[in-house]
Amino acid sequence: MRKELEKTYSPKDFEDRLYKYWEDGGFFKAERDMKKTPYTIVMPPPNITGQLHMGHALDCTLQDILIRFKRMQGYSALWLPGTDHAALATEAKIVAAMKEEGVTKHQLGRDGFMERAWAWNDKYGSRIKEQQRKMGTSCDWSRSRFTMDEGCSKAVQKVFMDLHGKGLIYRGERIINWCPNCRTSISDIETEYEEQDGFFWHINYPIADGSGFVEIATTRPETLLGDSAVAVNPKDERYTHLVGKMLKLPLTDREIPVVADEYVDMEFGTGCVKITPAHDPNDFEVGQRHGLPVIHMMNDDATIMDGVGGKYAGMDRYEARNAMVADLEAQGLLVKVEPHKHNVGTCQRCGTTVEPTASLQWFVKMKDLAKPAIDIVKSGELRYVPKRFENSYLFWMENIRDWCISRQIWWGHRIPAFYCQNPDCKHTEITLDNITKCPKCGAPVRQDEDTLDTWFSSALWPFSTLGWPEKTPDYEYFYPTQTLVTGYDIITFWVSRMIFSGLEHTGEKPFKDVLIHGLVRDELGRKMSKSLGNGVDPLEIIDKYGADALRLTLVTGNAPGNDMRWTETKVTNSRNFANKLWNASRYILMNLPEDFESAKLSENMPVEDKWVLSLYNDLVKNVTTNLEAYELGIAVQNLYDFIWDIYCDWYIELTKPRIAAGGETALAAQNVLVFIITGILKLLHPFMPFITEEIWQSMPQTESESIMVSKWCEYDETLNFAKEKEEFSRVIETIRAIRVQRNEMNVPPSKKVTEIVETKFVNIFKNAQPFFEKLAGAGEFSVVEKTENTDGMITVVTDSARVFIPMGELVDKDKELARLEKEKKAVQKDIDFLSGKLNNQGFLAKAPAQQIENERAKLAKAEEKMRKILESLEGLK
RNA sequence: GGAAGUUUAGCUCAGCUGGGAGAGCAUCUGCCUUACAAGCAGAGGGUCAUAGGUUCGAGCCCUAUAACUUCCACCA
Repeated sequence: MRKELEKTYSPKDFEDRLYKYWEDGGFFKAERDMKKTPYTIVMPPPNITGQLHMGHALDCTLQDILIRFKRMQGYSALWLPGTDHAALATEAKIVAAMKEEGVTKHQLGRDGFMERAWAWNDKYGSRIKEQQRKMGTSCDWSRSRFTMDEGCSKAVQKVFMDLHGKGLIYRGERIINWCPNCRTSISDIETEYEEQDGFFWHINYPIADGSGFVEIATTRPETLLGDSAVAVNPKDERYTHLVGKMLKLPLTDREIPVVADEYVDMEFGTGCVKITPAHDPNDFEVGQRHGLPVIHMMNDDATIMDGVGGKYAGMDRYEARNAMVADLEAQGLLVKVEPHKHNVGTCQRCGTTVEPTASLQWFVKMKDLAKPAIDIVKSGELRYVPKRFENSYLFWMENIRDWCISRQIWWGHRIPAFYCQNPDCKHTEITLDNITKCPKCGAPVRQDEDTLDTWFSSALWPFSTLGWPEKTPDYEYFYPTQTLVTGYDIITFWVSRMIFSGLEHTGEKPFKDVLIHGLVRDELGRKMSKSLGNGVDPLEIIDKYGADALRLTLVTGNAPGNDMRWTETKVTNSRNFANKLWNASRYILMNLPEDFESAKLSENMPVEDKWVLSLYNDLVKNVTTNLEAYELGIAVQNLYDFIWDIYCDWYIELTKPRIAAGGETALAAQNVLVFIITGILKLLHPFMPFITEEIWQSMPQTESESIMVSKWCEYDETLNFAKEKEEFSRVIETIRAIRVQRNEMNVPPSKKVTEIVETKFVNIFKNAQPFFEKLAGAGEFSVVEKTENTDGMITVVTDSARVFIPMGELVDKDKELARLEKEKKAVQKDIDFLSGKLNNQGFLAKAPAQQIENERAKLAKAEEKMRKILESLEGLK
């Protein structure tokens, strides 16, 4: 006894149940099957601070579609999930939570803090996985990884050692972006620039010999305390005489030199630039070129230092700015203040204005690593979908700067560097052992307090998760992976770093294709964000409409790399589609004989069966090729159109008379109905896994218990009935034309009318009588080759037939004439257009033969239709 | 400053290598036709941003312009 489908589509009733069935049944688990080809996707690991948001939902949906598709195609499909420790983001959240309790990091100490952080991970690390389950994600949970688990940590350490051994990791004093609030360095790409209204302060620096002043312009007067020179352009004749002279640095008792450097833009400001190597990246470089001292003048919380700070020591940077400007003004050294818009770097995490600071940090030397990562994309061996994202990737890679990887936080992978405390030795040992004594002199050592940038570990994700650096069976079988799916917002952060890391450490590209998707925006096109409060919670949507409807919404009408706007009507539409499929299936099952085992196509099918099978066969081909080309939006559109328009609105309706008749003819139709719905369910399964599984399990089929492991449909040449496809479209076209007329004349669908079809395709139309009765409201119905008396009838013209409908008094001869004249005009336009084209010598000479053939066929049809219209006009007159 | 994207029906967006413009929603008309009113049958609605060009043929390719968006760089 088959399970009956419930009357209304109610996803809540089965989604959770089916997920549990899949998970318990081990359907997500990937096997290393040597007879199969592996297909691997590593999931971008969500942060352990995370809640599932629409971005995740989209990401998840796309990956799940691909993995389910490939699994059904017979690949050994592994989708490997996991979570990211998200160093700074997580630490900031934990610190904020601690603040509520009145506890600080430093009160807890490193070990105490780490204990809390791990507890946090236990608590929140699994939350997002539960949410992903609601989406229907078919990933292999048994292989789930965490960026700070033992294996990933081992990979991180190994990479650090290797890169250091090759001289690609170094420690040095460089300008980095310092967040005075998070009190850590952040990388260039973690710094966001925003335009702010500021000022340009023009300040006179007195020349030491008393011969005058040099006027400099600055947006940051407080850094004056760290100045070690003033620079001018060597070509700037206004200042040539000053180069080499000493200036009195205001507010201090120091003297600084005037240097000449190309960096200075003569056109900008006064042409004189104060040089503060410790607090500006360009100044730092100028300072290096001229051997200028790096004078630190700010603490790590952006207050002014003791010592160099003089009377300003202890003040916040902005407080100091005001005080210093006031003092300069009092001394008559402030020339003028101009309003000035400029870009200010802010911390991506907390929004605080960053302080560029010269600081001792660890860096990865990027140039050599970038080279192969550039080549592999340029050569096309690794490709982005869509291709345009290769541009920004390559631009970034080609202009890459060294990567600051040390962070002054605790939650992360600690840097394995040990510094000898003996001032005479000062040896730095890089080792994975927990040493306490200097291997050189035996003095005590101190481990670096810093941890690594969170992206350092995510860069290794495609291979560290598979067991690297060990040559594990999983690594051997599943690596390199095939497709990486992610948003364009983290191409530089993550994708690019995985590419050069994969090439460097495994000698292989980590993946073949990068499928880039856009952002899900709100109804007004704004980014969804916490601060705006415009985010839509995927879980609420699932609760209301089901995961399938959410998934369908996220792929419908979406092209790779493009953003989409979220509107709830799109979800209701998806839900309506699910309902349509549900009811169609229910209807088919409802009428099926109890002993129906599985669909078998017979030899002698009527034309409408061959017609629908041909279209279905085309669908199989289109969906498959579009999925393979990552055109998921088009693939799902193909399915939507076929299921709704062809299968439900036409084919099911066409078979109703046969089903009602019962017997052999009914059974034949039912075989086709089941055959196609079975295929549809498979094709749709990657997109809408739950509903398709639920229906599948009620279907009479013997293939597999779960649709997840059923075999993907293949294009079948024997189902391609070109002749029947063409013939039956004549019937459909004619039914449509009758409907239009009936509609225009306000004839209700229930009203039966007499229809006389005049056509040379007598047999086709005779066989179609039940369809005209059912779908075109035919009462009496006849098919003839030639009609004589057509008085009191309206005429419906197609290129296949003229249909006469006696309407008695309803027929207004003049109106009928006018209508036919109008149609004649329209058809004439077609004929003119087509024959114009076919008389064009250029077209005949250069267009492909197939194209010319198409146009000829169209013209023949139009001319046929014209003949019929003219005949009718003649008759009316 | 550099780069990319977008501009198609009232709204949201598709349109694959160039061959007479599509969907959903909204609007209008008529229908409770025994799977589905979360439905059925129809209709109206577009100089495909603008101007040139290539081509037998351009929404699609090239050039320029405009508006919006995004990424990268960070001249004090």
